[in-house]
Amino acid sequence: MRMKDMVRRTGVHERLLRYYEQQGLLTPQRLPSGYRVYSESDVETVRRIRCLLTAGLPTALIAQVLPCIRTDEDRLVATCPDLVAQLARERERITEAIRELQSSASLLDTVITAGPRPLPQAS
DNA sequence: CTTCTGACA
DNA sequence: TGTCAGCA
Repeated sequence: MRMKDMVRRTGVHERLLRYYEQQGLLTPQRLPSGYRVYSESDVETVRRIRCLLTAGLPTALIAQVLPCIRTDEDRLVATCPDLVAQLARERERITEAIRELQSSASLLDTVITAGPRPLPQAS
């Protein structure tokens, strides 16, 4: 299928499909005309990409993950051992990101709770 | 008319 | 990531 159908099948904007390809996440075949030809597996790949993206993984890592992943019972499962280790590290980064966000939230809370306090006017 | 690449008031 | 231009 070509671009138009792929957009309809995946619900992903044409612009994004090209972007994923630039990032090496998708490699559709090409017609001699240069037109992209997507396969059924590409549709699945896009679903995975969106899943991984919403999980917060950087596109660079997703590029490595895609070839080492399988879909089982509508669940993503790793087929490479080293991949699991790398994802575990990513998981740690997320945990750390949450800590920092909570720190920011707390800081804002103190300011919000204090409420507005005009500076005392100098006489 | 559809898709492609490259670029950015 | 939208969007527009200029091609094929």
